[in-house]
Amino acid sequence: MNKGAKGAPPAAESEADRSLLSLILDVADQLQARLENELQRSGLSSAKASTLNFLREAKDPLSLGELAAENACVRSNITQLVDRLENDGLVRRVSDPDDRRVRRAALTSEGRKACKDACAAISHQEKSVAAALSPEEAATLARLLRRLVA
Amino acid sequence: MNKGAKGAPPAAESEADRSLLSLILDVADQLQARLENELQRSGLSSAKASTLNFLREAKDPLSLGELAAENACVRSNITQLVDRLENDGLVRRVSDPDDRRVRRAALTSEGRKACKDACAAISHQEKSVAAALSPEEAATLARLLRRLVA
DNA sequence: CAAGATTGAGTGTTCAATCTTT
DNA sequence: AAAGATTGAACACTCAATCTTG
Repeated sequence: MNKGAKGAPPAAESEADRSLLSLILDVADQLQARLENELQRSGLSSAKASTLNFLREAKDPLSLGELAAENACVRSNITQLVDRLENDGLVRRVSDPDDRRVRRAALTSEGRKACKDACAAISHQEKSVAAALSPEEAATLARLLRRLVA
Repeated sequence: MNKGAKGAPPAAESEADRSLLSLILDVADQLQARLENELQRSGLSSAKASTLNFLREAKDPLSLGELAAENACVRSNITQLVDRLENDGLVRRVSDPDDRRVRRAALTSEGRKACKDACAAISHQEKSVAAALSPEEAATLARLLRRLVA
Protein backbone atom coordinates (compact mmCIF):
# COMPACT_ATOMS: atom_id res chain seq x y z
CA MET A 1 0.00 0.00 0.00
CA ASN A 2 0.52 2.06 -0.87
CA LYS A 3 1.91 4.62 1.47
CA GLY A 4 2.15 8.37 1.87
CA ALA A 5 1.62 9.50 5.40
CA LYS A 6 4.49 11.84 5.97
CA GLY A 7 4.71 15.59 5.95
CA ALA A 8 2.52 18.56 5.17
CA PRO A 9 2.14 20.15 8.60
CA PRO A 10 0.38 23.39 7.71
CA ALA A 11 0.24 25.06 11.07
CA ALA A 12 3.86 24.80 12.18
CA GLU A 13 3.74 23.22 15.62
CA SER A 14 6.58 22.41 17.96
CA GLU A 15 7.51 18.84 16.98
CA ALA A 16 6.12 17.73 20.34
CA ASP A 17 2.46 18.60 19.80
CA ARG A 18 2.18 18.18 16.07
CA SER A 19 -1.13 17.07 14.74
CA LEU A 20 -2.52 13.82 16.01
CA LEU A 21 -3.55 13.04 12.45
CA SER A 22 -0.06 13.11 11.04
CA LEU A 23 1.26 11.15 14.02
CA ILE A 24 -1.22 8.36 13.35
CA LEU A 25 -0.46 8.35 9.64
CA ASP A 26 3.27 8.31 10.36
CA VAL A 27 3.12 5.50 12.88
CA ALA A 28 0.92 3.43 10.59
CA ASP A 29 3.37 3.97 7.76
CA GLN A 30 6.27 2.75 9.86
CA LEU A 31 4.36 -0.29 11.08
CA GLN A 32 3.29 -1.08 7.53
CA ALA A 33 6.90 -0.86 6.37
CA ARG A 34 8.00 -3.20 9.14
CA LEU A 35 5.28 -5.65 8.20
CA GLU A 36 6.25 -5.53 4.54
CA ASN A 37 9.80 -6.15 5.60
CA GLU A 38 8.87 -9.12 7.75
CA LEU A 39 6.82 -10.50 4.87
CA GLN A 40 9.79 -10.27 2.52
CA ARG A 41 10.97 -13.77 3.38
CA SER A 42 7.68 -15.31 2.30
CA GLY A 43 8.06 -13.62 -1.07
CA LEU A 44 4.67 -11.93 -0.64
CA SER A 45 3.49 -8.36 -0.25
CA SER A 46 0.74 -7.68 2.27
CA ALA A 47 -1.71 -7.24 -0.62
CA LYS A 48 -0.90 -10.67 -2.00
CA ALA A 49 -0.86 -12.27 1.45
CA SER A 50 -4.26 -10.82 2.28
CA THR A 51 -5.84 -12.15 -0.90
CA LEU A 52 -4.27 -15.58 -0.52
CA ASN A 53 -5.48 -15.69 3.05
CA PHE A 54 -9.09 -15.02 2.11
CA LEU A 55 -8.84 -17.87 -0.35
CA ARG A 56 -7.38 -20.17 2.25
CA GLU A 57 -10.09 -19.35 4.78
CA ALA A 58 -12.85 -19.85 2.26
CA LYS A 59 -11.93 -23.43 1.39
CA ASP A 60 -13.69 -23.14 -1.97
CA PRO A 61 -12.46 -20.88 -4.79
CA LEU A 62 -13.83 -17.34 -4.47
CA SER A 63 -15.02 -15.23 -7.37
CA LEU A 64 -13.03 -12.10 -8.10
CA GLY A 65 -16.01 -10.02 -7.04
CA GLU A 66 -16.12 -11.75 -3.67
CA LEU A 67 -12.40 -11.13 -3.23
CA ALA A 68 -12.91 -7.45 -4.06
CA ALA A 69 -15.65 -7.24 -1.44
CA GLU A 70 -13.57 -8.91 1.27
CA ASN A 71 -10.57 -6.81 0.40
CA ALA A 72 -12.68 -3.64 0.40
CA CYS A 73 -11.36 -2.58 -2.97
CA VAL A 74 -12.49 -2.09 -6.51
CA ARG A 75 -12.90 -5.08 -8.82
CA SER A 76 -10.23 -4.07 -11.30
CA ASN A 77 -7.69 -4.07 -8.52
CA ILE A 78 -8.37 -7.74 -7.87
CA THR A 79 -8.25 -8.56 -11.55
CA GLN A 80 -4.70 -7.27 -11.67
CA LEU A 81 -3.63 -8.66 -8.31
CA VAL A 82 -4.84 -12.09 -9.41
CA ASP A 83 -2.96 -11.61 -12.69
CA ARG A 84 0.25 -11.23 -10.73
CA LEU A 85 -0.62 -14.03 -8.32
CA GLU A 86 -1.36 -16.31 -11.25
CA ASN A 87 1.90 -15.27 -12.83
CA ASP A 88 3.64 -16.25 -9.58
CA GLY A 89 1.93 -19.65 -9.76
CA LEU A 90 0.12 -19.06 -6.45
CA VAL A 91 -3.46 -19.11 -7.73
CA ARG A 92 -5.28 -20.44 -10.80
CA ARG A 93 -8.32 -18.91 -12.44
CA VAL A 94 -11.17 -21.37 -12.84
CA SER A 95 -14.54 -20.91 -14.54
CA ASP A 96 -17.85 -21.24 -12.79
CA PRO A 97 -19.99 -23.79 -14.67
CA ASP A 98 -23.23 -22.27 -13.29
CA ASP A 99 -22.56 -18.70 -14.43
CA ARG A 100 -20.14 -18.15 -17.23
CA ARG A 101 -19.61 -14.51 -16.30
CA VAL A 102 -17.77 -15.35 -13.09
CA ARG A 103 -14.17 -16.34 -12.72
CA ARG A 104 -12.93 -17.86 -9.49
CA ALA A 105 -9.46 -17.88 -8.01
CA ALA A 106 -8.22 -21.23 -6.71
CA LEU A 107 -5.17 -21.59 -4.45
CA THR A 108 -2.38 -23.77 -5.82
CA SER A 109 -0.37 -25.87 -3.39
CA GLU A 110 2.46 -23.41 -3.83
CA GLY A 111 0.06 -20.61 -2.95
CA ARG A 112 -1.06 -22.43 0.13
CA LYS A 113 2.50 -22.82 1.29
CA ALA A 114 3.41 -19.17 0.66
CA CYS A 115 0.29 -18.14 2.55
CA LYS A 116 1.31 -20.20 5.56
CA ASP A 117 4.73 -18.55 5.63
CA ALA A 118 3.17 -15.12 5.28
CA CYS A 119 0.72 -15.75 8.10
CA ALA A 120 3.57 -16.69 10.38
CA ALA A 121 5.32 -13.43 9.54
CA ILE A 122 2.15 -11.44 10.15
CA SER A 123 1.52 -13.13 13.50
CA HIS A 124 5.06 -12.39 14.49
CA GLN A 125 4.61 -8.73 13.67
CA GLU A 126 1.29 -8.58 15.47
CA LYS A 127 2.86 -10.02 18.59
CA SER A 128 5.75 -7.62 18.36
CA VAL A 129 3.36 -4.67 18.30
CA ALA A 130 1.20 -6.04 21.10
CA ALA A 131 4.27 -6.65 23.22
CA ALA A 132 5.16 -2.96 23.28
CA LEU A 133 2.21 -2.22 25.58
CA SER A 134 0.57 -3.71 28.63
CA PRO A 135 -2.86 -5.29 28.02
CA GLU A 136 -4.52 -2.29 29.66
CA GLU A 137 -2.60 0.16 27.52
CA ALA A 138 -3.43 -1.83 24.40
CA ALA A 139 -7.10 -1.74 25.31
CA THR A 140 -6.95 2.01 25.88
CA LEU A 141 -5.18 2.56 22.58
CA ALA A 142 -7.72 0.45 20.73
CA ARG A 143 -10.62 2.27 22.36
CA LEU A 144 -9.26 5.71 21.52
CA LEU A 145 -8.44 4.75 17.95
CA ARG A 146 -11.94 3.45 17.40
CA ARG A 147 -13.37 6.73 18.66
CA LEU A 148 -11.60 8.54 15.81
CA VAL A 149 -13.47 6.69 13.12
CA ALA A 150 -16.73 6.09 14.92
CA MET B 1 -0.76 6.72 -1.26
CA ASN B 2 -1.18 4.84 -1.34
CA LYS B 3 -3.10 2.58 0.83
CA GLY B 4 -3.50 -1.06 1.76
CA ALA B 5 -4.08 -1.62 5.43
CA LYS B 6 -7.07 -3.92 5.40
CA GLY B 7 -7.43 -7.63 5.97
CA ALA B 8 -5.18 -10.62 6.50
CA PRO B 9 -6.04 -11.60 10.05
CA PRO B 10 -4.15 -14.89 10.33
CA ALA B 11 -5.14 -16.00 13.79
CA ALA B 12 -8.92 -15.70 13.59
CA GLU B 13 -9.90 -13.54 16.55
CA SER B 14 -13.32 -12.44 17.67
CA GLU B 15 -13.79 -9.13 15.84
CA ALA B 16 -13.56 -7.41 19.22
CA ASP B 17 -9.97 -8.25 20.09
CA ARG B 18 -8.46 -8.43 16.67
CA SER B 19 -4.86 -7.47 16.32
CA LEU B 20 -3.86 -4.02 17.41
CA LEU B 21 -1.69 -3.84 14.30
CA SER B 22 -4.53 -4.24 11.85
CA LEU B 23 -6.68 -1.84 13.84
CA ILE B 24 -4.04 0.86 13.56
CA LEU B 25 -3.54 0.20 9.87
CA ASP B 26 -7.30 0.27 9.29
CA VAL B 27 -7.91 3.47 11.20
CA ALA B 28 -5.01 5.18 9.44
CA ASP B 29 -6.42 4.06 6.10
CA GLN B 30 -9.80 5.56 6.88
CA LEU B 31 -8.32 8.82 8.11
CA GLN B 32 -6.13 9.01 5.03
CA ALA B 33 -9.17 8.46 2.81
CA ARG B 34 -11.04 11.24 4.62
CA LEU B 35 -8.09 13.56 4.19
CA GLU B 36 -7.80 12.75 0.50
CA ASN B 37 -11.50 13.44 0.21
CA GLU B 38 -11.24 16.77 2.00
CA LEU B 39 -8.32 17.67 -0.26
CA GLN B 40 -10.36 16.92 -3.37
CA ARG B 41 -11.67 20.48 -3.56
CA SER B 42 -8.16 21.92 -3.76
CA GLY B 43 -7.46 19.65 -6.72
CA LEU B 44 -4.46 18.16 -4.92
CA SER B 45 -3.57 14.76 -3.54
CA SER B 46 -1.82 14.63 -0.18
CA ALA B 47 1.42 13.75 -1.98
CA LYS B 48 1.22 16.86 -4.13
CA ALA B 49 0.09 19.04 -1.22
CA SER B 50 2.98 17.87 0.90
CA THR B 51 5.55 18.67 -1.75
CA LEU B 52 4.05 22.06 -2.51
CA ASN B 53 4.04 22.86 1.19
CA PHE B 54 7.75 22.13 1.61
CA LEU B 55 8.38 24.50 -1.26
CA ARG B 56 6.22 27.17 0.28
CA GLU B 57 7.94 26.90 3.65
CA ALA B 58 11.38 27.02 2.12
CA LYS B 59 10.88 30.37 0.41
CA ASP B 60 13.63 29.57 -2.11
CA PRO B 61 13.34 26.81 -4.73
CA LEU B 62 14.45 23.42 -3.38
CA SER B 63 16.46 20.87 -5.32
CA LEU B 64 14.72 17.60 -6.09
CA GLY B 65 17.14 15.83 -3.77
CA GLU B 66 16.18 18.13 -0.91
CA LEU B 67 12.52 17.48 -1.61
CA ALA B 68 13.15 13.73 -1.56
CA ALA B 69 14.91 14.06 1.81
CA GLU B 70 12.10 16.12 3.33
CA ASN B 71 9.48 13.81 1.92
CA ALA B 72 11.39 10.77 3.17
CA CYS B 73 11.20 9.07 -0.20
CA VAL B 74 13.40 8.00 -3.05
CA ARG B 75 14.63 10.55 -5.57
CA SER B 76 12.90 9.04 -8.57
CA ASN B 77 9.58 9.44 -6.82
CA ILE B 78 10.11 13.19 -6.63
CA THR B 79 11.23 13.36 -10.24
CA GLN B 80 7.87 11.96 -11.29
CA LEU B 81 5.81 13.89 -8.76
CA VAL B 82 7.42 17.12 -9.97
CA ASP B 83 6.70 16.02 -13.55
CA ARG B 84 3.01 15.89 -12.72
CA LEU B 85 3.12 19.09 -10.67
CA GLU B 86 4.86 20.85 -13.54
CA ASN B 87 2.26 19.46 -15.90
CA ASP B 88 -0.42 20.93 -13.64
CA GLY B 89 1.34 24.30 -13.81
CA LEU B 90 1.96 24.35 -10.06
CA VAL B 91 5.76 24.28 -10.10
CA ARG B 92 8.49 25.12 -12.60
CA ARG B 93 11.88 23.40 -12.86
CA VAL B 94 14.76 25.85 -12.73
CA SER B 95 18.48 25.22 -13.13
CA ASP B 96 21.07 25.96 -10.50
CA PRO B 97 23.77 28.20 -11.97
CA ASP B 98 26.33 27.06 -9.38
CA ASP B 99 25.98 23.33 -10.04
CA ARG B 100 24.58 22.23 -13.32
CA ARG B 101 23.69 18.78 -11.97
CA VAL B 102 20.94 20.09 -9.74
CA ARG B 103 17.42 21.02 -10.73
CA ARG B 104 15.24 23.04 -8.43
CA ALA B 105 11.47 23.21 -8.19
CA ALA B 106 9.97 26.70 -7.97
CA LEU B 107 6.37 27.33 -6.92
CA THR B 108 4.23 29.16 -9.47
CA SER B 109 1.60 31.57 -8.24
CA GLU B 110 -1.01 29.00 -9.15
CA GLY B 111 0.90 26.47 -7.06
CA ARG B 112 1.00 28.85 -4.14
CA LYS B 113 -2.73 29.30 -4.29
CA ALA B 114 -3.48 25.57 -4.55
CA CYS B 115 -1.18 24.99 -1.59
CA LYS B 116 -3.07 27.53 0.49
CA ASP B 117 -6.36 25.80 -0.25
CA ALA B 118 -4.87 22.40 0.52
CA CYS B 119 -3.47 23.59 3.83
CA ALA B 120 -6.89 24.84 4.86
CA ALA B 121 -8.36 21.42 4.07
CA ILE B 122 -5.61 19.67 6.02
CA SER B 123 -6.07 21.96 9.04
CA HIS B 124 -9.76 21.28 8.92
CA GLN B 125 -9.16 17.55 8.96
CA GLU B 126 -6.61 17.82 11.75
CA LYS B 127 -9.08 19.75 13.88
CA SER B 128 -11.80 17.25 13.14
CA VAL B 129 -9.59 14.41 14.38
CA ALA B 130 -8.44 16.32 17.44
CA ALA B 131 -12.01 17.20 18.31
CA ALA B 132 -12.97 13.54 18.72
CA LEU B 133 -10.96 13.31 21.95
CA SER B 134 -10.36 15.37 25.04
CA PRO B 135 -6.89 16.92 25.33
CA GLU B 136 -5.95 14.30 27.93
CA GLU B 137 -7.12 11.47 25.74
CA ALA B 138 -5.26 12.88 22.76
CA ALA B 139 -2.09 13.07 24.81
CA THR B 140 -2.53 9.48 25.96
CA LEU B 141 -3.14 8.30 22.40
CA ALA B 142 -0.06 10.13 21.14
CA ARG B 143 2.08 8.73 23.92
CA LEU B 144 0.97 5.14 23.29
CA LEU B 145 1.40 5.44 19.55
CA ARG B 146 4.92 6.72 19.96
CA ARG B 147 5.75 3.76 22.15
CA LEU B 148 4.96 1.44 19.26
CA VAL B 149 7.66 2.82 17.03
CA ALA B 150 10.17 3.82 19.67
C1' DC C 1 34.74 7.80 -9.44
C1' DA C 2 30.59 10.63 -6.40
C1' DA C 3 26.38 12.98 -6.89
C1' DG C 4 22.11 14.64 -8.82
C1' DA C 5 18.54 13.54 -11.79
C1' DT C 6 16.16 10.75 -14.93
C1' DT C 7 14.32 6.47 -17.12
C1' DG C 8 12.31 1.88 -17.25
C1' DA C 9 10.16 -1.82 -15.08
C1' DG C 10 7.15 -3.56 -11.53
C1' DT C 11 3.57 -3.18 -7.56
C1' DG C 12 -0.69 -1.50 -5.77
C1' DT C 13 -4.40 1.33 -6.28
C1' DT C 14 -8.39 4.12 -8.51
C1' DC C 15 -11.71 5.44 -12.25
C1' DA C 16 -14.08 5.18 -16.64
C1' DA C 17 -15.01 2.54 -20.58
C1' DT C 18 -15.79 -1.95 -22.66
C1' DC C 19 -17.06 -6.98 -23.39
C1' DT C 20 -19.60 -11.02 -22.21
C1' DT C 21 -23.21 -13.28 -20.24
C1' DT C 22 -27.59 -13.15 -17.65
C1' DA D 1 -30.52 -3.27 -18.99
C1' DA D 2 -27.55 -5.06 -15.00
C1' DA D 3 -23.81 -7.96 -13.27
C1' DG D 4 -19.01 -9.86 -13.55
C1' DA D 5 -14.65 -9.24 -15.35
C1' DT D 6 -11.27 -6.97 -18.00
C1' DT D 7 -8.64 -3.08 -20.14
C1' DG D 8 -6.49 1.41 -20.46
C1' DA D 9 -5.09 5.53 -18.34
C1' DA D 10 -3.41 7.85 -14.33
C1' DC D 11 -1.34 8.28 -9.66
C1' DA D 12 2.04 7.14 -6.05
C1' DC D 13 5.65 4.44 -4.94
C1' DT D 14 10.18 1.36 -5.15
C1' DC D 15 14.47 -0.46 -7.20
C1' DA D 16 18.14 -0.88 -10.58
C1' DA D 17 20.34 1.10 -14.43
C1' DT D 18 21.86 5.17 -16.93
C1' DC D 19 23.26 10.04 -18.14
C1' DT D 20 25.39 14.29 -16.95
C1' DT D 21 28.24 16.98 -14.34
C1' DG D 22 31.65 17.68 -10.56
